[in-house]
Amino acid sequence: MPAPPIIALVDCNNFYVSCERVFAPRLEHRPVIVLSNNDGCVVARSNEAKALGIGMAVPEFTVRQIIKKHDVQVLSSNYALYADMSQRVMEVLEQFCPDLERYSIDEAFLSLNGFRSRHLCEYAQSIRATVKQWTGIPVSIGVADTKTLAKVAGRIAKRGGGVSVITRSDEKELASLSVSDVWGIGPAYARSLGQHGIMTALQLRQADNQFIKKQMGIVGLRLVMELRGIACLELEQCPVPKQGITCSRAFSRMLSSRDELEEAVSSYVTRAAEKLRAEHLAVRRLTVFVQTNEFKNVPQHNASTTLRLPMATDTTHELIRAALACLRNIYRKGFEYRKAGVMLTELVPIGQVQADLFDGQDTTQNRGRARKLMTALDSVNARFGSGTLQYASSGIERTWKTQFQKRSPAYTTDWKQLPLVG
DNA sequence: TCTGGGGTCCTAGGACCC
DNA sequence: TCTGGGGTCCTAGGACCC
Repeated sequence: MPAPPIIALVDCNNFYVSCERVFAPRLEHRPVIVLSNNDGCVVARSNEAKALGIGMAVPEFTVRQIIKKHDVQVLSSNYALYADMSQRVMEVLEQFCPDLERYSIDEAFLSLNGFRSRHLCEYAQSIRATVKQWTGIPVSIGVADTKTLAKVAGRIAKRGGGVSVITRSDEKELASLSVSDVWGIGPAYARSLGQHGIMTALQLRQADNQFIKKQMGIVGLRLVMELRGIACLELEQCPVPKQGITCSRAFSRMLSSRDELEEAVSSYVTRAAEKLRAEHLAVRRLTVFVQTNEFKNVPQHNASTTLRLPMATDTTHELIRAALACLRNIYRKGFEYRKAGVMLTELVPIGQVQADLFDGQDTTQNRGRARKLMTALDSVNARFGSGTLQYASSGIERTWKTQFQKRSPAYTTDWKQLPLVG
């Protein structure tokens, strides 16, 4: 019988906070949090901040007392820095194990097939030490037979030691883990399982298949099988093609005029189209949505509309034209809008775009010109900073733009902001 | 009077993830 | 005063067809 596959989950500890600490050692041993766009919600917490009871994803203003009382260090998020640090961590991991799935910005699954079990713990420890030494980022590593069990092991590793290896016969660890801490169990499932007396990961593993299928569908059944050590989720080494691209933001203040919403939507489409071209894709379907403030007792108008384009495109001005048409459809005067967004779906590789049968010679020439313009636009913005060249419809003043009051410098991605020594 | 059933495609909504 | 953003997958139900 072949040995079961062995999966390691490498998870960066408190990733955004750890990135900030690499460049600002004064943040060590102190409570630190990182905030989302517009400094709205807490998206990362140091262990010290967690110990103070600051929850994940809570609005900043709800923990302001704690911040003040304990001198919590507060930072705006700096995604350019985190993406760059993530890349560095992944490159170190690839040196240890080329069979790797980049699962998220701060996590990777590694296939450790072929390692004998008694060496797994040492090997994981050496990965951990090397990542810390070469990048400054602390990681935890969980090792097990399946992805879901490796996630469980990762949870255990974070309790201390940094590495945890569990086997399918281990019951103690599963019994010590709340069902809501299992990968794939969110608040809704945790509640319904709890009502049936299933409180721990071990109880979930022992639950009846039919019951699970009924409560949580096929996804839930797969999850339980994985907890039993039966692999249902493969390591995805080749990045799967993107299904959609979204760009949406809450404004820094409420907007009611159509002109301002048009600026915002234009600039979101511009960003989405840049992502599209970076992936060498074109889009057939575009959705625009607007939202009022759901947290306030004010008149609400949440609406979205979708347009199917006559032909797949990656050209910014074509997409802006389509998006503004959508916006005119859903905009209603007299509401205070808090957020808007653009979603691109039905993506196709740009090389496979079917030429429209009814396209004449003129249109073909226009497409060639548009392609050259987009290439020039992207290279100028890459060279001189994003937003150097932009469409007038995106506005000039843009007082609604997302705010980052406490952002750290782009230490690693901008020469002008390199940290100085001495 | 009698009021099918199965397949496919699409969409909206729910649940989850980081 | 102040509440993120970007994804995935599955399912139920309606429309439509034969």
